[in-house]
Amino acid sequence: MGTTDAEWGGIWEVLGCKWTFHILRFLSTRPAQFNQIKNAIEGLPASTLSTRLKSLREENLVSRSVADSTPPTVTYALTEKGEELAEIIARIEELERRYE
Amino acid sequence: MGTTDAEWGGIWEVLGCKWTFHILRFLSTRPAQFNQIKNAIEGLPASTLSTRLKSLREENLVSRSVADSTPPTVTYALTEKGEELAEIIARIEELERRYE
DNA sequence: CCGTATCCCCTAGGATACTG
DNA sequence: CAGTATCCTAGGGGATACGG
Repeated sequence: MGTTDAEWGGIWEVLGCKWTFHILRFLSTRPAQFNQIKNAIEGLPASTLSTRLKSLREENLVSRSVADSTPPTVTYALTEKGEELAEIIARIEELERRYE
Repeated sequence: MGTTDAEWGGIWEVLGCKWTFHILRFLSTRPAQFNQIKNAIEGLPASTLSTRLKSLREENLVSRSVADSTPPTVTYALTEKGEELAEIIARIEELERRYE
C-alpha cells in the first residue's frame, strides 16, 4: 500500500520518474545500446538508466534484443506502444513551448 | 542543483507527482471547489491537494477565482493550457487501455 | 467551509565502485 | 561494452492538528 493506489501505476509510475522522457525521446530517434543512451543524455547515471530501462520494459514501452555477434550487441528500442507514447510526449513538449 | 537539471522541470515536475493526473482529469469535467475535489478523489489528503494545486497554478494549468458571495466561494478550474494537457493525458489513458 | 503547518517515514535516485 | 550492488540524503506525501 501507499504507492499502489487504484489507478496510480502503469505508465504513470514510470512516466513521472526523472529521465524517463529523455530516454523515450532519444530512443524515438533510433534504437541504441546502453552506453549510447547513457552518453547521449548528460547527467544520467548508469544506475538510474539501468532501473529505468527495467521499468520501461515491464510496461512494454521498450524492447531489449541481443544480437549474437562477437561481441554480442544489446540494443534497446521503442515498442509500438512506446512509439505512440513518445508521440504524445512530443505534444506535451510542444504545448509547453507554445505557452512559455 | 539536483532537481533542476536542464529540461527537467516545468510540466514534468508536477506531472510526475502523485494525484496530479487525477486532479486534472476531475477538473476537466467541471470547475470545482477545494473540498469537492478532495471528496471526489478517494485517498487524496488535503495537504497534498493544497501543495499540488499550488504547483499547478504556478504552471498556469489551473486557475483560482474567488467569488465575493456570502460566504465567498473559491473555485478552481483548468486554464486553456490545462485543458490541452488534460486532453493529452486522456490520450495516454486511452493508449494504456488499448494495450492492456 | 477552505485551507496551511508540522512531523515523520519511506523511497527515488545520485555517487561510487565493482563484475561478466 | 553492459550492466548491478551499495550507500546516502533530499524531498515527496500521508496523518494529524490547527487557523481564517
